[in-house]
Amino acid sequence: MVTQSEENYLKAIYHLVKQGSSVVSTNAIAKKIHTKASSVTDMLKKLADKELVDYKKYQGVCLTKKGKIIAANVIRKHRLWEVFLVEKLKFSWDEVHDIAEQLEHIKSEKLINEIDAFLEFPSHDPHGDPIPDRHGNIVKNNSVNLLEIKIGDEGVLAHVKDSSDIFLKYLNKNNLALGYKIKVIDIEPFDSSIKIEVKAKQIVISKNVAKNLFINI
Amino acid sequence: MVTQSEENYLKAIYHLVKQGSSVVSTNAIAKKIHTKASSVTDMLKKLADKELVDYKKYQGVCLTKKGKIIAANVIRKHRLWEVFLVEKLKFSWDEVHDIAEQLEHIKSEKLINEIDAFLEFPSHDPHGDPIPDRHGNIVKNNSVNLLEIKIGDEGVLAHVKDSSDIFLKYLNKNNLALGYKIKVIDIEPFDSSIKIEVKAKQIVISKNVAKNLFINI
DNA sequence: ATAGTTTTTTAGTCTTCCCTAAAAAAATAT
DNA sequence: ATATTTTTTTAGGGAAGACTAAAAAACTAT
Ligand SMILES: [Mn+2]
Ligand SMILES: [Mn+2]
Ligand SMILES: [Mn+2]
Ligand SMILES: [Mn+2]
Repeated sequence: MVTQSEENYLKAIYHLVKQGSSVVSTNAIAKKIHTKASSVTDMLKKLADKELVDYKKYQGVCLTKKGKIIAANVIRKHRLWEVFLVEKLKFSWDEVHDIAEQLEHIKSEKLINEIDAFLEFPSHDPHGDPIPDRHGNIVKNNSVNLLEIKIGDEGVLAHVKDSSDIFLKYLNKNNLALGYKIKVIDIEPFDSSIKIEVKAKQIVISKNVAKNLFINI
Repeated sequence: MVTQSEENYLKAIYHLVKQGSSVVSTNAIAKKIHTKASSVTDMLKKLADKELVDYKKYQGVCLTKKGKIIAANVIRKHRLWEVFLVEKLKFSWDEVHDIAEQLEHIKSEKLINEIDAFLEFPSHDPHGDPIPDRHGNIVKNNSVNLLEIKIGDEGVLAHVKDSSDIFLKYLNKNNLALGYKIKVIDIEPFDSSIKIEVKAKQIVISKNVAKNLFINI
């Protein structure tokens, strides 16, 4: 049996590996799940005993095949529940993350597969993140970050990296939603802020915002 | 904050009070949630500190107003999730209890109220148990037990007391489902077994089965 | 009323998951 | 290369929630 806490650690490691190096540091995990490095070390030993992570003292950690499957399954549940909340219960995309953090730990294969079918097998969650299939396979997003494109380029907003309600509320306020066409009008060299056009209106977004937006060209 | 374990104790006390005396014994709780009496005593002290139960040593325990509201809310969630699983995800009534045991602990007022609306405010769960409203109010079932009626009486199966999958599978096998009309054909004085007619077929059910079936006359 | 039985509580432990403080190892700077 | 800083691990401990065994209280039966 994998506990809720273990699932959270596996998920954190999965996400950290995905967006960085092949091995994850104790401190990075501690920061990610708001705990202390010593707690992380404790847990890594336990996960290593269960052969869910490869861990050698001072060397960082990564998931085993078994650990990766469990993590992907938790992420699958998280994202499917988010779709359910938005599509069926009329939640807004900035309200779903915390509830999904709870629902992702419900244990029932049948339940999550029925939810999947009920939602007609969605490919992405409300934030544009791909949903792993029941074997843990996940499609790669080939959307590009707004910081990496040049003036005149345009595309459709496909993915937001930060799913915090504060960031999503900012997007709501500025009329930015998945599926909207975005055109880069100007890039300010001084602070990398970007002027974009969305729905016939022009707005300026900071580098910090742009870094979290991804479009399909 | 009320923990998952505390919620389970409150729910157990709620159910035991409902079907018996005004005060519940340590042993009864222990049996109900498959734990030991000493664990129950520990927990009762904690719940008393939080003013969720009235507890005096050796005197049994009952819920305070606060405790009753929390318990009713957990039961509300349990039953609404059961309806969701059966009505929306095509689960059978014998598959939902264990999953609802997990889902009943998800914390989000909005979530459960949206589920309620999504299901169009059901009054009863798949086993005929009434669903408390958001304030903890619950309608009384006025269905009568099959053991309490006489030959020739008839009514509609409205409620099953035992929700275990083994009992529900027995009912499936014998073509007994909520809403079906039942007529008492004969009562055997020796063992209180009852011959009933359902859907134009006659079957004999034991006293043990009859004790768990309730009909609206 | 007293002895025996059952129920309940207490005392002491265990596991999980978290923490702080100190020690050890690794990385960085001079 | 050595000193300093940062990261990681170890040591020790706390709260929650379970357990066993023993003591205490409450019932039951004669
Ligand atoms: Mn999320
Ligand atoms: Mn998401
Ligand atoms: Mn149930
Ligand atoms: Mn039920």
